[in-house]
Amino acid sequence: MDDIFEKEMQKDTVFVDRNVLTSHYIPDTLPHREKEIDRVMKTLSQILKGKPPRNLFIYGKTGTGKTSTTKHVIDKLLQVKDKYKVGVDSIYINCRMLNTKYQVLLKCAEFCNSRKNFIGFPFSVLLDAVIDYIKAGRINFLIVLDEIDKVKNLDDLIYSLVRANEALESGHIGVIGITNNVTFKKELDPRSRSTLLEEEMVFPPYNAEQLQAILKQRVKLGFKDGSVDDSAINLASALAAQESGDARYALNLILKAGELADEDRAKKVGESYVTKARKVVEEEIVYEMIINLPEHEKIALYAIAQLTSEGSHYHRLDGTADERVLFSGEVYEKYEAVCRDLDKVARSARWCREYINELDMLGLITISLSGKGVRGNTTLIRLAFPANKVKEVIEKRLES
DNA sequence: CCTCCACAGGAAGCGCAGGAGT
DNA sequence: ACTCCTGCGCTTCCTGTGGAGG
Repeated sequence: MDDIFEKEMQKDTVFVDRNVLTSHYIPDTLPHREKEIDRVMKTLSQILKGKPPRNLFIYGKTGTGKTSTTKHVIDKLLQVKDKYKVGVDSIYINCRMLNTKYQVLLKCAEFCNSRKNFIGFPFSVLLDAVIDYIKAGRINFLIVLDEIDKVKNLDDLIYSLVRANEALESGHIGVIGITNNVTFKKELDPRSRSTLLEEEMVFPPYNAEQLQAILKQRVKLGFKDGSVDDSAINLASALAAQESGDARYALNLILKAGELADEDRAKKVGESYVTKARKVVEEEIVYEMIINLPEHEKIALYAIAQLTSEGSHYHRLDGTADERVLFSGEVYEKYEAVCRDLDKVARSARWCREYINELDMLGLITISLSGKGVRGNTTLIRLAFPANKVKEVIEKRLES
């Protein structure tokens, strides 16, 4: 039944399984992470020898394989645990979503006691639930905390887990912390630092050749045979290598390139699609950024876009270019007007200036001080992206 | 030269939500 | 579960800067 649809869908696509190209997918082998896998493996294999797991802290930029490597090794560990007759359980928590000690422990407690709903229970009850579970099964419980720097009162959480560990006669808790935040270590309490950083690893960024290997592997799995040119892979790797060696970015490029090729009903993904994909990906990042802007910054940006696209009264700087440069005064007037239209109370002019600075920091506009020439002392404001597109993106979000 | 305008950006203070302390 | 405290977003006020115009 599905089959005919399946066939139809397969006709006009270069993909076999686009899922392979997303960051959720973890391949059987991770190219160029052999050393890292080895070290994580060594650390965790203590468990198989009947020793308590050492806590592990992993640092590395985005897209350097921290999460994949960790998950990969833990999968392998879970596969062999029965052979060695040891109890191992593991829970993966992304702390961007669950960013308090309570939420983290709640997740652990629910994992340990799958049918019970612990919401609303005091912290200590959750801790006991986890401890009981570990005790009963003599389990080595590995807690993977991804983006661990996002947890609000992490010191408390670590402290509680240490105490729990001490209270256990059988079984242990091991924490694997993952982050891409360099400064994070310094913010930790010295005690929890020495606990968490028992074992420390840094994942280096991938270089262009390594990215090529990664892409080749995934392309083989995710695309139809021969539908992706080597030159496309090379370009995507090179671009991602420039972009701080981010494998996720490289995969995203090749995925988008494939989608663009599908749109054209092209049979082959060549370099040109990667170039286009790069544009699309960059734009998406920008529009994502705009969507996530605080409301009044969005309104300010909208006002700027509006003024820019009106273009009726723009200012020529030294008569050369006809770039539309705005003064902060008129931006504030427009901002107030937009606020009125939306039935919102406008913030003060002082704060609007802060917004404008913020938008500049984000690269959505460029500002420069007039210095001498134009009016006394003012900020000259220029939109960094096409006004119509910016307006369109904000309009979609603002009305709702 | 002096004053006014248009604005930049620092300082102080205010109300509020949410975390800490008990 | 209670208050207490603190940080944050914001306003208000203020001082400083440089061109325009009398």
